[in-house]
Formats: sequence, structure tokens, C-alpha cells
Amino acid sequence: MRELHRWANPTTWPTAPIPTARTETARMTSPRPVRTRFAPSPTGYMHIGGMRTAFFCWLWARHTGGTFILRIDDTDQERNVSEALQPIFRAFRWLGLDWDEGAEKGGPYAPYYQSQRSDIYRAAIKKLLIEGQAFKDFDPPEVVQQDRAEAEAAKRNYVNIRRSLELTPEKFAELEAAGTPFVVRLLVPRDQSVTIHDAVRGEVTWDCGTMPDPVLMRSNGSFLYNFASVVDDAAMEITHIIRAEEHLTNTCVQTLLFRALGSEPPVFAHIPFITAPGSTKKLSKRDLDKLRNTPALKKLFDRADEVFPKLGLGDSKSLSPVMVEYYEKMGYLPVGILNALARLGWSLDDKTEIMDLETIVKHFTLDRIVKSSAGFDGDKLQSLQAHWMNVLPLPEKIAGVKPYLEQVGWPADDTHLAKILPGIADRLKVFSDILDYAEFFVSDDALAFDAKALEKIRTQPQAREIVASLKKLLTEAPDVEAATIDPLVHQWAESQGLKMGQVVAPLRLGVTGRSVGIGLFDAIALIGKDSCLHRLTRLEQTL
RNA sequence: GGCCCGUUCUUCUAGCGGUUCAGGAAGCCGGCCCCUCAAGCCGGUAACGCGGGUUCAAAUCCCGCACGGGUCACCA
Repeated sequence: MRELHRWANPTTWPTAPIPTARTETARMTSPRPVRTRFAPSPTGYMHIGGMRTAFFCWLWARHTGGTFILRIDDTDQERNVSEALQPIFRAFRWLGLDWDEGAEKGGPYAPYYQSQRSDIYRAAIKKLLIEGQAFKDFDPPEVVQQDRAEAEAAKRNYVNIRRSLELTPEKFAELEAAGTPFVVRLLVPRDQSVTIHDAVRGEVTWDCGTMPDPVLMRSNGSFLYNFASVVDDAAMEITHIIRAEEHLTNTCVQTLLFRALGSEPPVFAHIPFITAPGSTKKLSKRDLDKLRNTPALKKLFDRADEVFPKLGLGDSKSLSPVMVEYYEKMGYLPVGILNALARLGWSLDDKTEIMDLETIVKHFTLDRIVKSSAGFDGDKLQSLQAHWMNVLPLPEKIAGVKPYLEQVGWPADDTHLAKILPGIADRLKVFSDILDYAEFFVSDDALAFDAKALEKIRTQPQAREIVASLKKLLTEAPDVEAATIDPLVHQWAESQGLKMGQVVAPLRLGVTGRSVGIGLFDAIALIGKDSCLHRLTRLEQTL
């Protein structure tokens, strides 16, 4: 107990650098170089909405030639911070969003973990206490709760009662001497109001008369986010705080804190939420069940349930579209994700949709951020992704697809893939889509015939005879290049008075095991004569 | 409930008083192409929350209302 409260007397506190106020002249002579930060707490995963916020911070820094900082808000040190941080770093690295200062990198304002900055917060508390801008509140939590309950019952807005400020100096000294627990609260100037000029929302004003004095330091000596965050932003010379709209209300307190600390508040930019399309609720990991049923997201969930089990990665519950990792594991391209994220609440002009990173960086400005919330549309994402996958050079496609093939035990060499991938062409939207093309990778006997397609062929008249004739045709063909087989099959169909559909369907099923896929004659050429014949024989036997 | 924010097609958005009976993209529908699927091309679909002002003129400015959201912790 005693140890816990050794901070009771400010004069015994260690000194640490106190955030310094920038001088008026320095500010006026030249605009400060932009410094933005993203400050995640170690949650064990990276939320797609958080990623978009981080992206905007990064973009603003890159657009202005400024500095982007990754700071860790780990004031609750319960969990294993290092482990819970890995997915976050991983997401940044995967997307290619680098940071100039911060966790795992260091920099002139180190440390960048809040858990390591207690001395700095302590010094700031001391300063505020000495200056009378903050005060010790000895009211125990029960009393505060009681006050709050009473205010609520009376339908009054709750404002804390400053009993500790009414104490006589003697009583105050007595409480201190006895080591009575206390919290430190900011003394809110209740006769003032706070106005900010938000870069996105414009002028926003709050009346300080109706707000409680926020707690800065808990009775156990730890600090609150709102306080630590401002101390850090001031100390790290952050010029632009770009963050989600949910923090807008915090901004009043934080502005007051910047002022109290003698620091010029940075420019705030509160960006809109990402929601589920058709809803106005924040996209949250908590209501996955609702999300999976929203039309614009359903496909993403369904695909996860199809693909992730094959890869031994669980399903859409363990790896859902609200997590950045979903996209990485599914085989999306960073440029596709970034393009989609950029278009969520920001636009370049009235028509540009396809943008690479360089274009986005070049044009990104805060004033073009939209004010209203943005629904995360899986279809739109998919279409952007499809574009970028389509323009990806072949060697990169090969490299992207290989890990998936290895994972399911269908290894293929580059030469083989260099033939197959151009055939699959734009049907490959994400790398894991390669898993849909078993026909090019599995052995003839391992190839499964699609049940539905098989049923359909069975009901088709003369299916067996057609397959038998096609086998003969293939056997006698000089080669199985598309340019050879295509006309041969056409001629034969014509000679038999058959429509191409009647001929192609069984042939496709036999050769690829499915009723859909790439151009049939290209498929035949890729699979090769022997395999095609072998597979057709198998089909004959099953018919 | 107090305070704060938001509201243009199903979705993402353009629009900052006239050049817009509102433009682009995704979706959806139809057509072309075609051995299927995908892509591509062509065409179609569909919006300024409501009510008052201001103005010669309003999606655009002002005021109400409604609806949605956020936030009100010794959480982050």
C-alpha cells in the first residue's frame, strides 16, 4: 500500500523530461514537418478498419514527406504484449506500410511503448499538480459511483463533485500523510468552451461546464489512455492526429490537456467509421454472425469456409474478413486491399477508382475525406483486387500461387505453372483460387468428378458413345494442341449432327472433372494426351 | 437522457448556388461474344431524409424536425 502511494508527494518524484511547449516564434517561422502516428493496443489481430485508419495516417505522412510513427498503447500490461503485437506488425509489413519511428524500430522519441513511459507521465502529472491544473481527488470510487447514480436518477448530467478541493489545508495534509488513496483529475475550466478545427469535420465546439474532471492517474499510480496519449503526442511532436470518429468526443478533454501541458494541440482529423454495408454499425469482430449474412460480405465468408479448411487455417470464424490476416491468407494483393481501403471514405476525384499506392500517396489530402460512415463492400473490394491480379506479371503470379499448392500437396514447377496460369487468366482473383483447378495438379486417378455434373451427363443420351468416340478422336490426333483438337471436335460433332454443347460437356467432365473451367481445348493441351485418355476411360466406367 | 457527429442510387462516391430533370464505380438486369465459367464490350436499372426559409436560382447556404451513429469509466 505504502509503496503504491509513494507518488503522493510530487516533490519526491524523479524528474523526467517534461513535454516542452514549442515556442510561438518557432511555430510561426516555418510550418512544422508533418508527424503522424498510429497507436494500436496489442489485441492479437489487426482489424481491417484500424488498418484503414493507420493507412490514412501513413498516407498523410508520405504525401507530405513527413514522419509516420507506430506507437504501442499497452497501458494494460495484462496480456503478452509481444505476442499480441505480432499480427499487427505482420499486417503492416504485408501491406508494405513502413514506419519511420516506433516499435521495433526506435527513434529519437523512444521509448514507443506506453508501458515504458511511466516516468514521463509521472513528470507530467507532477507538473500539472504543481501548477494547480490538476488535483488529487480523495473520494473513493464508491462515492463517485454514488454521485453518478444520483445524477442519473435525477436525470441530471453527471459532473463530479470537487470535494477534495474544498478540504482545508490541514485535512488535505492529513489525508496525504495517512497515505489515503487518490486519483489525479484534470481541473476542467468549467467556464470555458473548447473549439477545434477538425480537418474533416470542420469546427466543433464543446462547453466545458457540463463535463466531469477526467481522471489522469488511477489510485494505483497507473495512467489513463486519454492522458498518456496526449502526453505522448505532445512529447513526440505529433502534428496531425488522424483517427476514427469514435474519438471525436475525447478531443475536448485532450485539447484541454494539450493546453494544460503548455503544448499546441495538433490538427485533428476524425475519419468516419467503417461499417457493414447496409448497416450503420461499426464493423466489429463481435457480431460475425450478422456480418456473414450481409449480402456484400457473404461471399467473403463463404469463401473462407471453403478455402481455409483446405489450408489447415480453420474457417471464417477464426479468420474473418474483419481481420487483415484474412486477406493475406486468402491470397489478396496488398495493392488491391490498399486500393479498396483508400476508397473507403476518400476519393481522388469523380471517376478514378483504380489507384496504385504511388497514385494514392500523390493525391491523398485530408480535405477529401468523407464525413459519413462507409460500408465495407466485399464486391467492390473483389473487383479492385481482380483488376490488380489481372495486371500482375506472370512471375509474381507464379510465386504467389506456389505456397498454396505446396500447402495442399500439389507441388508444381515454374515451367508447368507458366503454362497453366495464362490459361486460367483472369479467373484467378486471389492466389488461393488456384485450389479450384485441381485438374492441372492431381493425378488422373485422384481427380474427382463433380457429382452434379456427372448426374447431368448420365441423363444425356448417347453420353457413353460420345465419350468413346472422343477417345478415339484424341488417340488418332497428331497432337493435342488446342489448334488441332478444336477443329477436329467441331468437325466430328458436325458430322454426327451433334451440337457442340452435347459434345463438350462430357468431354469437359472427363478431362477436368467439372462442368466449368478454362477453355476446354486449352485444358486438354495442358493436361496432355495420355492423361486425357486415361481420365476419359475413368469417366466411361462411371457412366 | 446530456453532449457531439452524420444523412446523394442497394453499396462506395462526385457535387462546395446556375454548365446536373445529379456524374463515375461496384452490384443487379438484358444483349453481344461463346464449349462452360470468367473477362471484355454495349445497353438498362436506381438517389439528393422531411419541413420551412434565404435567393432570380439550392443537393449545395440558414433554421427546425426525423432518423442513424458516437460518446458520456479509476477501458483503450
